[in-house]
Amino acid sequence: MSVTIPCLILDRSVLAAPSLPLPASLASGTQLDKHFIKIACSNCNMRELCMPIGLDAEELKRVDELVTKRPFVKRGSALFRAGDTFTSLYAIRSGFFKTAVTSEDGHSQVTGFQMAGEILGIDGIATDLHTCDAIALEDTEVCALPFDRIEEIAREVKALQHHVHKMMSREIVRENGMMLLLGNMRAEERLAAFLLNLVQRLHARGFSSLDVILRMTREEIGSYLGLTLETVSRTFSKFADEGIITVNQRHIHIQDADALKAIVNHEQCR
Amino acid sequence: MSVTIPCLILDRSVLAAPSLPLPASLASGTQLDKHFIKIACSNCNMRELCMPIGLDAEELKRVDELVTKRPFVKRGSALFRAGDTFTSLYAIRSGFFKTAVTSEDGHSQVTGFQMAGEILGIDGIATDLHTCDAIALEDTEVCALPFDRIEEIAREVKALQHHVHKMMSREIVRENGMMLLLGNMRAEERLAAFLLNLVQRLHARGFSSLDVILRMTREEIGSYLGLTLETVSRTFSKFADEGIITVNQRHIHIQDADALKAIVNHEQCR
DNA sequence: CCTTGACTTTGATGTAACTCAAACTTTGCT
DNA sequence: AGCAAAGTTTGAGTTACATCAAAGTCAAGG
Repeated sequence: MSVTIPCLILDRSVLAAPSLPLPASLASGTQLDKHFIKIACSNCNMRELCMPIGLDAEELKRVDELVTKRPFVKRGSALFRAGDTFTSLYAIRSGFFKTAVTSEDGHSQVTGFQMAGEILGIDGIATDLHTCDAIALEDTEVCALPFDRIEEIAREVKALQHHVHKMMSREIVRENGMMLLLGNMRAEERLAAFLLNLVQRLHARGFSSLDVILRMTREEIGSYLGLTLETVSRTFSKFADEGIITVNQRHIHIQDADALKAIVNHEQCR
Repeated sequence: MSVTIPCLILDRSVLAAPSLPLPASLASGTQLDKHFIKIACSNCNMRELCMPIGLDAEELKRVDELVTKRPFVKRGSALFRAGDTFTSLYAIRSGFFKTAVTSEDGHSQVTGFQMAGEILGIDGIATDLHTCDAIALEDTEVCALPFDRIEEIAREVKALQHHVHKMMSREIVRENGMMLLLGNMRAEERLAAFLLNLVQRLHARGFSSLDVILRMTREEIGSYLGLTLETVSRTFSKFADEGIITVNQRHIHIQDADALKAIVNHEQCR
């Protein structure tokens, strides 16, 4: 057995950012301050999550030019949809998204959940068309980063170039982990891995590592994990019965994180 | 229902290359000519698969400098393993690979099969460590492309830069499709999609679109598709009984491609 | 040629998770 | 506030696929 892949558990996207102070708007889940401060990447709280670190003043200035728009995307509406022409990557400033692909017959599968500081839209680079839908699960604000400008600046700012490459590679590694999950794990393992991944990412953003407010339905979780909504619900109930978590609708409190980890690692699968 | 994702069926990696003449070594599956011709990307038969098109003479010269080594990897041995430090991407010149991730308990899952003209190693960019094993399924020859050199040249050659981005995005889209497959499809659909994807890629390389010699075992197919080897075998037998394919060990002949497509598209899944 | 080991096929049986269904809870809207 | 719609939980029955097991095939090496 070579080096272990802690599949979902260790999301590499947050390695650099143990615990960031958050803007009030994010912490509360609402965004109110309408007086438009000139917000640049250089003084953005999410900077360390979506931008390369260690830029000098000149480089920082260049990167600041990147963000052209900051669209608000309301809960339930799409940032982009499969088939839309690709122009930009999007950095999430606040809020929560899902991405989903749709097959011929209209069946769709959630391919990921994204939170503040994460990047959306990479799928579109391949063909200049997006191949998945990105739907806001709550009211959100994103930064649009025109991809031709990214490439332009990446040619000059080495750190940005490498950052873009890392970002994309990270997504590939994440999906590798998902394939492992979908191909090998049983329902309990999937859900445990899902919860641990979620709190780990939230924790890296300054939230509790024991409490999650799920922004998605049981059906969306099921779609993501390759399970039905009933199985998701039942498995939550089972974990609750066993005292591993407490479930209050969308609010999950983790009582025994080690038990969850044990479930994931045990993997008495096929 | 938005734009359809023909998940595995339409592998975007070959859109540009309808039918390439192949070096004899590839077509026969053996490589004998030991007299080392100076082989540059600029006169490589696989060029159109792994390199950007439309470079001018100067740019082509720069790209030619990229390839430093051409390791041969024997059947069964690893090009790299999870945990190895990442230095290079690898373009497959000839032969067939699998990539596999391994979880804590030693269980592993095949995440992809790669053939000539495809790129290996992107997973390593994220953390400078490879996260999967790349194992040759037959004797192979690859081109090592040191990644720092790629980045260097990409900063000067716009077409290469964009090509790298597309390549990585394509891999993300492919894995999205795999998630759909693993999360939603039944055994028959998975195997049909797998076969169609395989012949489609082989066809783009000048091989028959009706015959495949599988380079992998039933167990490896099963691991890739999230099935047991028995289910793979049984499903092959079922297809054979129905007259859709004929199976002779590793040699599969497709008799009714439309039936396979119908199976994939029908998706009367959950 | 025969042996060995790796791979494949096929059958019998078990089970995790799906499907269907009904009741219940929460949220959003007029 | 009251109603409709959306989401959740739980139960009962079904099923696709896994598991276990045994026999068969093929390739390599003595």
